[in-house]
Amino acid sequence: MSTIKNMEEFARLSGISRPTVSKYFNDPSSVRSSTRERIEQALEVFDYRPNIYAVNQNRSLTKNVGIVVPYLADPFFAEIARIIERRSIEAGFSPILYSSHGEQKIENEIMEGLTALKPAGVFFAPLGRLSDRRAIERFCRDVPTVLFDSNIEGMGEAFVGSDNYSFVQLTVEYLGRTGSSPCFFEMSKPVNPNANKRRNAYIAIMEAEGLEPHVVSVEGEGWGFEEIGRQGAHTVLDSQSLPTDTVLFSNDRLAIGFLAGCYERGLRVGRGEGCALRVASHDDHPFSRFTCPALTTAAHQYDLVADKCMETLFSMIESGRRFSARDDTLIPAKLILRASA
Amino acid sequence: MSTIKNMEEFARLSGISRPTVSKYFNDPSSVRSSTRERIEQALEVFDYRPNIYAVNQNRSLTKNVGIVVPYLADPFFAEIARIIERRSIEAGFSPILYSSHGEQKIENEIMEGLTALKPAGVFFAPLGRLSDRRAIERFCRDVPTVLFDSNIEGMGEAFVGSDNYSFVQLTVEYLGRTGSSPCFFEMSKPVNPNANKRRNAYIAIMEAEGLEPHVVSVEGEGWGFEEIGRQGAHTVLDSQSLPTDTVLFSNDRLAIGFLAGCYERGLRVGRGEGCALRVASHDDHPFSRFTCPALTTAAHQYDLVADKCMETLFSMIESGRRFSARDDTLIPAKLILRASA
DNA sequence: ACTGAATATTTACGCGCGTAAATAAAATTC
DNA sequence: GAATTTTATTTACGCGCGTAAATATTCAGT
Repeated sequence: MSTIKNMEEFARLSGISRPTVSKYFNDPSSVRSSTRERIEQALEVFDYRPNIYAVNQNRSLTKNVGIVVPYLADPFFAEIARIIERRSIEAGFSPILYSSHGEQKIENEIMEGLTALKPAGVFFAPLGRLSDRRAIERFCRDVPTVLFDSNIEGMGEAFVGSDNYSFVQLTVEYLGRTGSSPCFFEMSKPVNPNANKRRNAYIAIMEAEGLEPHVVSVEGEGWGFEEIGRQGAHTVLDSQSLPTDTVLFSNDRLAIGFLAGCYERGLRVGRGEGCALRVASHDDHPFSRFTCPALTTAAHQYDLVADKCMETLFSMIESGRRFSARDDTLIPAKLILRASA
Repeated sequence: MSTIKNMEEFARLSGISRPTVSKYFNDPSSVRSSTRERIEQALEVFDYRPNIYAVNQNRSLTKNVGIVVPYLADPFFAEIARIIERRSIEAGFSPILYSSHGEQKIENEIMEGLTALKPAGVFFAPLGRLSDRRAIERFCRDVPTVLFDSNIEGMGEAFVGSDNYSFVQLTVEYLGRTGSSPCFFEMSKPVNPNANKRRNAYIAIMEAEGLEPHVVSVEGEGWGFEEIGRQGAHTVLDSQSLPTDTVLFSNDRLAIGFLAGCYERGLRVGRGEGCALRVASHDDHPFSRFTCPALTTAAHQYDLVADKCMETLFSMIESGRRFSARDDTLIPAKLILRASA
């Protein structure tokens, strides 16, 4: 009944030597079936499990993976982290999740802790603009790392991200085909490099079509995107500075705020009768189907991103260590049509 | 330039004995100022940090705290976890965050890992109905634990949660004072014990006022509350089974979905002219101010909850171990008036 | 029952660090 | 400058476990 505290004690109680017990936990099939049964019987009586951290200290290859996201309170990251976490568990790994909370200092501390843990690999979505490049470089030297979401050139063994051009192409094409072409709404100081890529893609796509791009850039910094979008709505609608009746947002969270702003002003959004504006966006944020109206958006293929992350890291782990060349994968978007455009 | 891998090496390179270096990291003020300077100089050159997990293995009192929430993709938990995490860092602890993803198996694995880590303490929001009581009981015996959000009688050293009665009282009182009294909207199989407490509080408060309580219970299970709320809206509005024009929701996520459903039907919600329904709710979910209309709700005092959690655990850690009696704290709500009611 | 192969046990060391005791060196006191 | 106090070094052990080498035991096949 009393809790067993180490393998020594468990081995004694189950009448088997400690090294054999150790072998069992490493790979149950590596011991004779009769001893395996004896161990498993004892396991049910005493329910002992080896201490993960002591195990990792001595093993070269551990079964832990780290997951680092820049801001977990953002449901987008919560969602992608959730999927990667589940996939890791299914693959027999023990994931540990960290959030940088938008701060460089915390991101650095996470990397330190993770280095000490000696994980088999790390899925790392860096802060981006705010990241400490030197720290990340050192970290990636010590730990096999797959970057995701936000790329940092040349770091890590691979990058799995979104094909921002595809995201914007889908939405711009759709909006142009079904009405007037959109202006592009963004915040002036985006934290994430994807924002810049999307703006540039928008400009390139519009120009390729022979259309004039209009970028609407509102004030705002930090991670409170919705409020920035809401205030932006009032600003641009007060000043009537919106160049078109169709607005494409850099990301859903801005659009969610913008829609709230429009509702406050009694402005109808959508593609139906009596609608003053059409609104579309990017990310397929978990809440974008519950906005009013529901948001037309270019969706991340969460599953594909997560799968590719896992696949990349695992092929790295199994087939002798690091990659020779950095392996970049960009996953295209899927257009989700809803009521907002 | 090359990375130092252990304290031995660092001690040699900085010309100081390892035990002294160890003392320094335990408490920099415990060594003579001249040696402290020498260590700190060497630190800048070699930037070495002790391995956290090796440290924890040997120390009785560690500086790590665990945070466990049932479902991190729920922004409510993301938010409360974020605040507790930040507070812990400010207090000099290293928090590690875990999400059970709504599954008992994962919750149990988290507890195992946490036991091995020997944290100074754990802030634990259990799954509730789905928790493995025996596993939690054993965990709480091994690790100083403060339960939060969801109470499990008799477990852990303390519980910090919401005063559900206060939540419901605020909303029911407000709605009754400014219009008709509400019916109570909930899902039939709530995962969280707070839901039951809120329903019972609603019934008790209505009856105390001599009013007849109406509970509207919609089908639905799991963590997809918004969708349950949205479908619930269509169901009850189709069948015209809503007993009142004022609806109080068990929690904001249900209300968010319900509002989306109302919008889809062109039904205006709010307290103004031409509004068919008033809607209010509980939790002050991070998104509740961006719904259409913005949601009137009883807010958690996140800061107070986090502060109380920290305070409780720290007084436990400092003042010789465990509490004699279990210390329950219920934090009252704050009414947030917005456009929906 | 005998032989060779497969598996277990014993013994011993290492991981990166905390920590205690005995000893040596440095700083403080008068 | 000698005696006393403070701090550092040396040495050694422990944490919970992986792992290697030598030895002992068990198993399968004939």
